Formats: sequence, structure tokens, C-alpha cells
Amino acid sequence: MGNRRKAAIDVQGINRALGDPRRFEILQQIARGCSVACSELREQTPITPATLSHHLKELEAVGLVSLARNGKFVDVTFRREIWQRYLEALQSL
Amino acid sequence: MGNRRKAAIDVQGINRALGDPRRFEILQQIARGCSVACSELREQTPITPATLSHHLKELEAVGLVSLARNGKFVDVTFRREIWQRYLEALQSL
DNA sequence: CAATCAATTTGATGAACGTCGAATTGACTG
DNA sequence: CAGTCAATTCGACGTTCATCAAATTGATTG
Repeated sequence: MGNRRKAAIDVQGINRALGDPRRFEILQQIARGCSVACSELREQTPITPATLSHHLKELEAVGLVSLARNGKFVDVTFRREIWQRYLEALQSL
Repeated sequence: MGNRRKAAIDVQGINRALGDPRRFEILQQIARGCSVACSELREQTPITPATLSHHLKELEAVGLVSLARNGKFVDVTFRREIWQRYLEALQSL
């Protein structure tokens, strides 16, 4: 319990994920709110559902967000602990 | 004088630059040493001169390294201040 | 059940870009 | 000056990947 270091941070993976400008914008939007729905994200950025779904899956794959089905909707949550650990890794450069 | 905020950090540009795994490795190598020559970098990573030159130019374009000709050689220097400001920008996400 | 809506999957397309070989530039050396 | 060496430029090739339209899944509602 309380085991904070589960998996190592995928620094290269996150680097790559942030490399796309649109994906970075989406992440910023997610980070601003607490838990957002996909449709809500799409109100802010002109993007098709397919593309948004793709980007969210990428962000989830590297651990930056978590996706939770909520009936028809999906709640997207920013995983701030992962983000912090990523930043710490970059700090040690 | 002492004007620390000259130009804004190109966050998206740096994101993109870090997106390529090889380029990130190269940046790590540069950050480890103080000032390195291209040929020195190439001893650590299997890469052609052309490709290395390309990557260094990209890193320079976003301000992460500075390149200085030194006779036949080129000295590559990690710009740690820029790196710090980049990290600060990411912190505020 | 039929209709609607959120989101995903699939497949195709086009653009961005990492990579290298070959030619070139520019500096050092004998 | 001729030769060599570090690095850059150029051009081409191949791959990766963001993007979207269309079809699909799954949940909600009337």
C-alpha cells in the first residue's frame, strides 16, 4: 500500500505524445478543468470525434490522462502525479 | 541589463524537438558534458554526420543548444537557462 | 423496438520528417 | 598547393502519423 513508484515514467513516450501541437493543446485543456467529457473538449477546439478519440488514447497510453466511461460519456482526468514525475525526470537532465 | 526575459520560450517548438527519441538522446549527451564537439557525440551514438548536423540545427532553432565554430570543429553547448524556463512553463500546466 | 447521441474503430490519404549517400565547404597540415 | 578531416548542404527515399469519412458499438429515451 502507499507504494508510490509503481511503474517507471515513460519519458520518451510522453515526449512523443507532447510533440503534436494539437495533442498538447488538448492536454492543456484537460489540465485546466478537473474532469471533462469529450464533447466538452470538442467545443473548444475544431476537431472531429475520431481524431479526439485517437489523441485521448495516446495520452492515456503514456499515462497522462485516465479515461472513465460514464454512460454515454467519457470522463477525462489529468493525472497530475504522473505529470510531476515526468517533470522531475526532465529536471535531472 | 539583467533583463532575463528576452524572448518567450517556444514551448511547442521544444515539445516537437524532444519528440524524436534520437534527438532527445543527443540532448541528454550534450547536457551531461559541458561543451562537446560533434565528432565526440558521434562516438556515443551510431549516426551519420548528416543526421547529427540536422538534429543539432533543430535543437539550436528552439534555443536548447548553442553552436560555435571552433576551427574544424563545432562546440555544442547546452543552454540550461532555456531548459529551466521551459520546465517552468510546463510546471504551470 | 426505433431513434438518437457519444464515442470508438477502421481504412485510406496526405503531409511531415528522420535518415542517409554524395557532393560541398572550410580549416588544418605536411 | 595537395591532401585530409570535420561538418554542412542537397536531394531522395521510406516511414511514421495526424486526419477525416464512414461504419460500428453501446447507452439513453420516447
